[in-house]
Amino acid sequence: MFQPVTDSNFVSGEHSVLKFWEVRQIFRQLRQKNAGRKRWSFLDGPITANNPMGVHHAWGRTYKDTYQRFFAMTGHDQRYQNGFDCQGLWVEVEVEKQLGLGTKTAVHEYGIDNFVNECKRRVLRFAARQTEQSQRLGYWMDWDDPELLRSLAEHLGTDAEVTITTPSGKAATGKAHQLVEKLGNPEWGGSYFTFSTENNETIWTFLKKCFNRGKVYQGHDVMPWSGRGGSAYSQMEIAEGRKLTTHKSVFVRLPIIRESGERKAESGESQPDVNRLSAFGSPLSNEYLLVWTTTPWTLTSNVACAVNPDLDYIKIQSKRDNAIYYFAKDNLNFQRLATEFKDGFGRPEWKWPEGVPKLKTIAQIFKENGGFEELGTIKGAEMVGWRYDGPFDELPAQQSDGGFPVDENNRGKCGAKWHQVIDGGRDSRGNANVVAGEGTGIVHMAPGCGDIDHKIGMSVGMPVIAPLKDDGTYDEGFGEFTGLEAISPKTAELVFEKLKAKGMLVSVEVYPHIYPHCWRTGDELVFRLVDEWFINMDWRDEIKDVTRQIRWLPDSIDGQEREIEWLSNMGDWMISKKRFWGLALPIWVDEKTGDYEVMGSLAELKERAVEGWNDFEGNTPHRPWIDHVKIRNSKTGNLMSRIPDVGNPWLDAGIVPFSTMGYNHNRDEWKKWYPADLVTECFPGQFRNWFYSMLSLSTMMRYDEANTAEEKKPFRTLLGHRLVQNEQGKPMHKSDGTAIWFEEAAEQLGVDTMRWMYLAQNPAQDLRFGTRHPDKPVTLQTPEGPINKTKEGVPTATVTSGPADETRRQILIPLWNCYKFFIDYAIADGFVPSDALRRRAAGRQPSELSASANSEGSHPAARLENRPEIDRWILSNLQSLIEVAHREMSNFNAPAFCAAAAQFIDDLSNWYIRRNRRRFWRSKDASDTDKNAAYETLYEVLVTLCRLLAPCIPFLTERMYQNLVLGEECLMESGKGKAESGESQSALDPQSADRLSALRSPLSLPASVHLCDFPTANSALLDEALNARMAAAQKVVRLGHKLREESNLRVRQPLAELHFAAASAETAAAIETLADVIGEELNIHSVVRQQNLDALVKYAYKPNLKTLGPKYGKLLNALRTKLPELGDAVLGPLRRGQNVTVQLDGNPVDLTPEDVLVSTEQAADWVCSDDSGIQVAISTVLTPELVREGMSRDFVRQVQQLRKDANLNITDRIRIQYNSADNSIHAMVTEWGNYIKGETLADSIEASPSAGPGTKTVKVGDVDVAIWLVLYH
RNA sequence: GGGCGUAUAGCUCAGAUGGUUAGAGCGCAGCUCUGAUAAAGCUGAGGUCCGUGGUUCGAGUCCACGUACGCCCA
Repeated sequence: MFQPVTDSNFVSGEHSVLKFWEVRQIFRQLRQKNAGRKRWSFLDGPITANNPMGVHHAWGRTYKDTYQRFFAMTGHDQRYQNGFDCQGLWVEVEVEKQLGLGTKTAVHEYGIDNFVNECKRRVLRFAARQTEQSQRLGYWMDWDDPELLRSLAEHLGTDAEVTITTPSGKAATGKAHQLVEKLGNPEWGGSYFTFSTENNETIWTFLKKCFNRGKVYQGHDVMPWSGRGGSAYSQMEIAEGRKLTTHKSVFVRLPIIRESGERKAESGESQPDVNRLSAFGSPLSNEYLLVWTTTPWTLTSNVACAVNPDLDYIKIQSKRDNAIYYFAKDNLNFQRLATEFKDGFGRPEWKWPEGVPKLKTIAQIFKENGGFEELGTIKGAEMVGWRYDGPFDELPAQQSDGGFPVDENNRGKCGAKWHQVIDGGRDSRGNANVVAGEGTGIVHMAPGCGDIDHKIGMSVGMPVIAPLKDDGTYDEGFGEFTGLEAISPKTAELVFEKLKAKGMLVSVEVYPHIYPHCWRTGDELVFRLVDEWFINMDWRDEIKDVTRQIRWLPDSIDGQEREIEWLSNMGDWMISKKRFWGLALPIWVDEKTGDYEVMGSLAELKERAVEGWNDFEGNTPHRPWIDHVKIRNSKTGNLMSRIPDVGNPWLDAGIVPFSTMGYNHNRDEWKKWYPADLVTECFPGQFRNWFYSMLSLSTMMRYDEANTAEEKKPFRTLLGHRLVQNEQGKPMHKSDGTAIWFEEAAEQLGVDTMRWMYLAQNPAQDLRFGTRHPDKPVTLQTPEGPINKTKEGVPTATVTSGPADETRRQILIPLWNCYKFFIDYAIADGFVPSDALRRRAAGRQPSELSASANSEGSHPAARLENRPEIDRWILSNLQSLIEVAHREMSNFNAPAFCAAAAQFIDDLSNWYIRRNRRRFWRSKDASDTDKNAAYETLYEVLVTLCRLLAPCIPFLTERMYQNLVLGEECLMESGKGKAESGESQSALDPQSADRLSALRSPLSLPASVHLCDFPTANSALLDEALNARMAAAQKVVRLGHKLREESNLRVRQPLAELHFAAASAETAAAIETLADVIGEELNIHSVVRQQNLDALVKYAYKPNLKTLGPKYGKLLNALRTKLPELGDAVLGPLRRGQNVTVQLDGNPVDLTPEDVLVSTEQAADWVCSDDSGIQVAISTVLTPELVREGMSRDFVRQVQQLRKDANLNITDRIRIQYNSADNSIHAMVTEWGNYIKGETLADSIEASPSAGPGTKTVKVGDVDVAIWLVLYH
């Protein structure tokens, strides 16, 4: 019945299984099997379809697949919908690289429509790629055909009519973009794509609800900006574009305004100069703030100066014009950029630029200008509030009421009037924003030109002056600067010229530093104030209530608390981005009045459209097509246009609990699946990304239709997991070649191995996965053939992984060997499981082992009561494992199940099978009930184990199941090497498959382990007492092994006696029933229960501090030293359960048996040990008889090794010859010859004077013997 | 600066409620077992439980202060 088993060949075995699943459509059958049953709703977080998968993606996907498989095997209907994240800057960045577009202008020239189509193409291609990788992981989802996705990508942007077959088997025809926008809809099936019209439109629904509640508004933010690129930049892009450059930096002096009389009271040193007035007529003193900047163009927009209140500021007087300057004391003689001058800027290529002189100290600058005198120091705090005259107060922008551009909130303020010294405050890490060192310790603040400036400005209510248009040039209102480019050197020169004319210029120098550049154009970035759209998040408490309804796993990371904390501290949500590819924000603005409206659906837009609808219709609601549509302002009659911004991609992902389940178009269906039972993702970061966006969107979507927070939650349970790192615990990076591509790991380590690693890992800790060796290229054998580079052209490299090796060594290989052991002997013995056993093991009929098996009449041994205790033990243990599996898996605690399963596999391999090997070896005899019991037990255990482990390691369990349950009828090669010889196709031929499945239909055995039901525990087989008995016996054996080790007695040397005693009679009795097992295991002839081991051991007593401490307090120290000295004579009664009273330092101390801890020490001729109430002693006396017996065991062992070395079959017969000078060998052979022959399948054993071929000299006992085998041919 | 967390063997980590000799896995050394096993079992070496002070008969554990590291926060 069974097919022979060879080596495990895990990786090629996985390939065969994939092929088998595909041809036999096992997943489709699974979905049919569960269709209409109770639902389990999993919601997949969309993976960014912008790159191929690495091993870090596979962790979460393993959870997703494993829990879906578990709930499938426990009979749940599921959606199986994967998601792809499609829109956003990341895709744009890659597409720009790909197309060689550097600037926003270039994108416009290329055509936004072409550009957007290219973004869609990229997404489709990587969705196809990730689909294939996920399938290799064994991830069962309702996948789209990858080739179909690629074909749609090809046809995008053409008018060709394309016909596709959807995952659900429907045919659909249309232009490519019209098909693409519908991907993932409920009728078609397949992965959802966040660029779908359904997804985008459902976000419109959300934004409309926000708008209805008055939460949508326009605000400002200062962003890194590229003038030529015409776009804002993300932090990640800035990191990529840092370069060493030089700027002309400038020291500027800003006159301090002293209202008359103010200063006199203090010192009178500096009288206001009545001839010098500020722009607003305030008298200027001869005192100055000394400020410094590397971006002179921002001086036009100066509003304030910031100091550090804790810092000391020096006051010096220049000898040339008697002007008094303030700046940080530490800066006077500070060696600016001294280390950089010597060592460069932190990278080898960033040396100090040639031709740039070393920087001067401030003291030096003043000395060169006629010298100076120190007048004293003051604290920065004293300077806060000082007013000063700005460098460009004559500009209209500086004098504009409400700032520039005007902000209604700042009416009554303008830059020129506002100038004052402020406290620079501290940043998020607690560091002061203003420090001594570089610069002057007085920082020029231009809230329209700098990120930090803007934040500080906002916090103190500064007016904002934003000088730059989106092309990076000065706006109107900046006098001669208007039209100039901010980063142009000419601008800096003009600034210097003007400052000089005003007497504000102190010094100009060339200053090298690392500065952000546009990685596309290479231009310097500027910081620019941009209009952005926000959602006012003042309804955060509603979201917090929803957050509290959710179970956050793992417990140890306090996810709920983290999320609540984020919700408490987050600011308003900026949802706009000035780009091309993404959600079209449905905000229409009346330019003339500033009125704006949000459209809640395309239908609403169509109804309101007065222009451009025809141009849009038939396209997806993306730029540029949607931008044609205009509506009319019902108040003014003006045309309203859509804002050009696209949306934040977290909106795309956050809406999926609604968009993917039919909220807008099939509310009844949506109600069936909402809320999801589980979401699981890598958690660092997601608390403020996906988790946040889902919670927020859900709360808002449900605000007008659900009463309780409970009804608003988008998911019931969240399972987070940490990061995948390399073996040293360092992050892996794509850029330095340390990131492991999925296929590299899959084809080198094996997918079952990886899955076990992920599942067994504590999700609260980083997984140290393995190490990629970029310098060691490797050819991978994939299901599609050998490759030496990825589809993206990256050479494939060797991956090593200690954890993977360990997993294989401890889990997969022992499991495989248990299976191979069974198959080898079953074939040799001709064991064939009965139909009833096969059905029962496969879960196709109730597991009534004791009764129904009897009625089958095949083997009386099948009756449980006829099986030996050890069989009942492994079956009982199996039931415990099944219970653990149900409990932990339904609790999303895979690590706990994996740990229990690993323990079970160890028990099976190293206890059950090892203990029972002989039962399988006995000569062939159909009536041997004990042997059949062994086969049937092991068979049932193995098949059940396959079903239990199928969700975790779906490949290996499938191979085992196919052979164990279907055997020669199975439709898959089973490691016989067919895969290697390329003959596996024939077995998978659908026709022969159907024929075979017809053949076995009477048994109706599931065609795949994944079509089986998950095992349920049979309480009739569960015997906790037996489990405890065996555990006690194992403990005795462990103690015995330890004693043998300690007294240097190898196990092969038989010993005469083992005595044991146990504190509890129950335990002692339990051990007694397993005495034969213990004796065999330890190779000890007689295992004897004793009431106590008093004759063999000495007892040592220690106080039990836990019970005595509360009673005797300070007396405890005396008790600790004195009590052990009292000895067994005094304390002996305690062992027999009696109380004892002793005198200690004149105090009576009452001792109960609980008050002392007793341990044993050994006596002569015996060695003793004890563990948790069990005492064991073994006799160390070796009689000549025992020695000879031991020698016979050695002899057998050596012959078996020779058989193995000669590659003999386990049934081959031999003759043994040996030669030894020692007579004890002959005596042993005379006594034990028959035993030796029986064990080694030898027909004879004889002494011979001359050695034959293959002679080996070995130790038998203490004696050297030459042994060789005579083989039959 | 605030909040949270962590600190235990060479490495990764466990160590409710305070209790005797602080554990596991990996790695290392030695031994043993083996005709399913690529294994496995046992033993051993290896510890300033981050530091200081306190509470207590007794502190890795509780308290205070400090140090280092991590995460989060306009």
